[in-house]
Amino acid sequence: MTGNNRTSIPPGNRRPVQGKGNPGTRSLQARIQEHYAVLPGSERKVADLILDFPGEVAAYSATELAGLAGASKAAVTRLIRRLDYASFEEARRAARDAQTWGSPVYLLSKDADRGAFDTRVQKHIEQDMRNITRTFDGIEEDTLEKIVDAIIGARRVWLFGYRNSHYLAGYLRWQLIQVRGDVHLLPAPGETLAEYMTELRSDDLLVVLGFRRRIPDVKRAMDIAGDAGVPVLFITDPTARQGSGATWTVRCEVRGEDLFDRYSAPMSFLHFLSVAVVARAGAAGRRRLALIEDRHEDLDAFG
Amino acid sequence: MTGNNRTSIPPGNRRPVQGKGNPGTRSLQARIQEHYAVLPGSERKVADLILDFPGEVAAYSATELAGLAGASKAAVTRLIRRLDYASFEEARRAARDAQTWGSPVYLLSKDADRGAFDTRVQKHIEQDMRNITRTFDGIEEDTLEKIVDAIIGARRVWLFGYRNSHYLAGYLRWQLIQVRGDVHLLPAPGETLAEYMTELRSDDLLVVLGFRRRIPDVKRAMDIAGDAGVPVLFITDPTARQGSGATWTVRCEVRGEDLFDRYSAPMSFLHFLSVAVVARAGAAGRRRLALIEDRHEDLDAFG
DNA sequence: CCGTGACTGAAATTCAAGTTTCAAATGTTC
DNA sequence: GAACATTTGAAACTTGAATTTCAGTCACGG
Repeated sequence: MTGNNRTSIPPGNRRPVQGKGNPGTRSLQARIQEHYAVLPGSERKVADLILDFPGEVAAYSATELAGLAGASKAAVTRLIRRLDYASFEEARRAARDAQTWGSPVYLLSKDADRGAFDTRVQKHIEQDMRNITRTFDGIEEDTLEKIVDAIIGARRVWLFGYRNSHYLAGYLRWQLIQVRGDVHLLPAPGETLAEYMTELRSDDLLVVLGFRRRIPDVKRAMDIAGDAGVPVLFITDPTARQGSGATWTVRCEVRGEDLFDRYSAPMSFLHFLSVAVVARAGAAGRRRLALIEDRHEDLDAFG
Repeated sequence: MTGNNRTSIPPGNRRPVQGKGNPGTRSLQARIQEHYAVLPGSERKVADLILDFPGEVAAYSATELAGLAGASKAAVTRLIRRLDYASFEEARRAARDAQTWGSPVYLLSKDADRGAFDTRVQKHIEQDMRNITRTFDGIEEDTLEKIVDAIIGARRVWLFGYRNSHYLAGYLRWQLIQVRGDVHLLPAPGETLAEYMTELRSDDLLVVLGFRRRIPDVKRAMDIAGDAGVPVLFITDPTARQGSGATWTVRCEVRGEDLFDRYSAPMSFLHFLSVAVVARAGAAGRRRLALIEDRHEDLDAFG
């Protein structure tokens, strides 16, 4: 951050940005541009900084801005007063609210558009993006590597889930069986669980997809597996209390503003995990993929 | 800093998800997720707020966060301490600096492996974001409304898909049956398709999930349905040629740089569609939801 | 050159945000 | 139900950021 006069607006040539007339509704940037031509040096340094990074002002204190601009705290305060803010805090808040689309002006205009399809789509996409990003924020590389090792090295992999989680478990199974065998989806249609529970061994791996709302069988199965010394990967959402005794717990964000939880983030994570498993499977995995391809041809599966 | 001993974390009961060991490098979100399960109510409210708006924390004061979360300033401070920050200011600054990839702490904490993993994650997230955005670029409001109407108005809805598509079809069915009955997933385990093909009527709806690689039965089923005058919604990927005679075709982006296709975007679309169906279902849908809840209680489904 | 006004930042001061304390309420265990 | 632990937020307290003051410097006009 140079703090020097990087913004080369010629003072005499500049036309002031047209104000809306009510200072309370004009943005910080607009106000700076309106006064820019008459700003003394020190204040101009601060103004330049703000103009260079308009989206970030609210996250900095006046003291920090002063330092970054190579000016004094007093200069910051003076600039703020010149721009018709009562205090730095008022300016910071206004900048933040404008940035987060929470400003009163924005909300007024948004109300009119609220029913618009595009807004709905945008809001929806943002929620998915947020959930995906937040999910991966919580993924640690070491843990993922261990999970991948466990998937590759397990004698058998049991995928387990109910309701929505069942379809996610099924999807994950379908990825894993591309590169390894002995991957089973539970519960199987028309069957009861106990038979499988007797089979679990400590060289197996139980992968539990357990997004809310969870039925009690989920915890029971994990407890039984834990008692049998079976490693358990619990893929869940942040509302799950602890890891229910699981060896590893991965929390995927599913929350949104709708009645239903949203599963783009879990799907995203499962894909990421699957790709890591494929990579780890190496030559053995590639052989299996080739063999599957052969069998597809034998069975004329794709016409 | 004597701390508040009464809010100390119970030592034996907590199982950390993953310990990186160096608190300074873990994000605010990661820290919250690590402690989430044991957060008492008030702190959890604050944590939820932060998790909901991770990019914006730095622009808010602790007092503002407390108000927004419906908690006290003390709860904010306690949460911050629990997360191993010396002060709110430290947390705020860390959150802010984490937003900018050039922050010194972030750069210092990066080693070669960590950088590669983060790059992998970032690349992965970008691909999902791109696919989701592109998918919705292709969704027309009119078409979606017609699809929603068809789902609500059909005598029966048949969800149909193989391989990965089968699990997506299963997921969609699970959303739809929350607000309407007579929703069926095909193929059913251990059955053949022809029996169902004889049943299709023009007041039914066939929803075909047909992502690549498609087996010939997909096209055959759609042809048969078309011949029977059954409306067909074909949810597929851009490689599908035309709509195979379907009434409506929705193309979701699944392509990425990995061996496997990625399904966050289809999942995102299915969620969006499900939410629209719920909204359209109105009072009848709500009655069904309430009835399902009653039956859950009768069956003690959630313990 | 002198007088005046503007600019400037360090230092003094103010103030409110953040932290800690405390006692009441709530939760847990026996 | 009793004993103990935990949670909670209002109030008291602390702290440091923001504001104001002050004196030195600079610029400009007569």
